[in-house]
Amino acid sequence: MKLSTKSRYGTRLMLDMAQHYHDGPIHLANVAKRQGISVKYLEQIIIPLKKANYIRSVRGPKGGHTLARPPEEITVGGIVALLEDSASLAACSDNPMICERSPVCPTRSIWQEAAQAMFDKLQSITLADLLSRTKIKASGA
Amino acid sequence: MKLSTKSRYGTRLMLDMAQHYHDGPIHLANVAKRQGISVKYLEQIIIPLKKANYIRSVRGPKGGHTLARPPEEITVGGIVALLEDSASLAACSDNPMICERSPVCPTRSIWQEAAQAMFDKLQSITLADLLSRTKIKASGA
DNA sequence: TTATTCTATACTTGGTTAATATATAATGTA
DNA sequence: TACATTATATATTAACCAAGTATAGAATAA
Repeated sequence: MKLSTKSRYGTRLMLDMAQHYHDGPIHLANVAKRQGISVKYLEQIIIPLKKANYIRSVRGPKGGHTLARPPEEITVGGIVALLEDSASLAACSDNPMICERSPVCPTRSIWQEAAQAMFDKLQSITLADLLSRTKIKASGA
Repeated sequence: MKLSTKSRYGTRLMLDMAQHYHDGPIHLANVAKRQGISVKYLEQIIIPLKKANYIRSVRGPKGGHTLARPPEEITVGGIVALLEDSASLAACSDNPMICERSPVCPTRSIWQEAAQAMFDKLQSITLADLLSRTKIKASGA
């Protein structure tokens, strides 16, 4: 029932970029150093985020990555939905065909409802929310 | 983010037993046949359910397993909590020590909140609820 | 005492996650 | 235009874990 490291690292990547939102293009190397994640792995994780237009990238010297939208408009649920291979708790949620019991199985729907409850929660949290939580923690409150 | 087969099969096992709640001790071999799950695997799955006093077992000829409580008093959340190795979405939820960032990491708490939302949902569903859903489906409604 | 059923533990295997490595393409600047 | 710098793409590897099987054993009713 664990989230993949891609979802978790991806969320930290996005949060890190939100923290440097006004600093111009950001090097993944710096994010990697701050977050303790390998550059190579971050490069892999950032691809879906770019495709979904959460991040814009510039190549060459002085290049780097920037959030394509303000932190208020990006939710953790959105990030996880992009990076988690599947947003479901059971394979039959994605494809009923894999189990002949799907049409009559009462457990199938509860896994869907539970996954929905989880995502509703994640959708309700934006990067801006996370930023403010960070500040609260940092202030020692 | 998938639930383990133990949680899912275990829920179907318990539902099957609820469906035969008044039939006396039930053979796992019959559950296995009805549910399409191997007896050996069910035997493994049933152990934690017995330890948690959800099921009572009788050995020897004419033996079998019985629900130790009525279906109204058993929730899917309870079953999953027993059978899922961990009820969390990230390892740091179970043990903050594994990551030095835990004390200040704002993502840590959101994984906990999301897992909680999921479990709240599962806790709200009893085996009796599932039984009635089954009947509705069977009636073609 | 024997067939039947549950119990306990060890082992195997296959698939997935996580991560690294290698090669390539784009671009600003000297 | 050459070059350093940065991003992009794909392939490969290693470790881990879920899932299931196999083997041996203990309890009990008839």
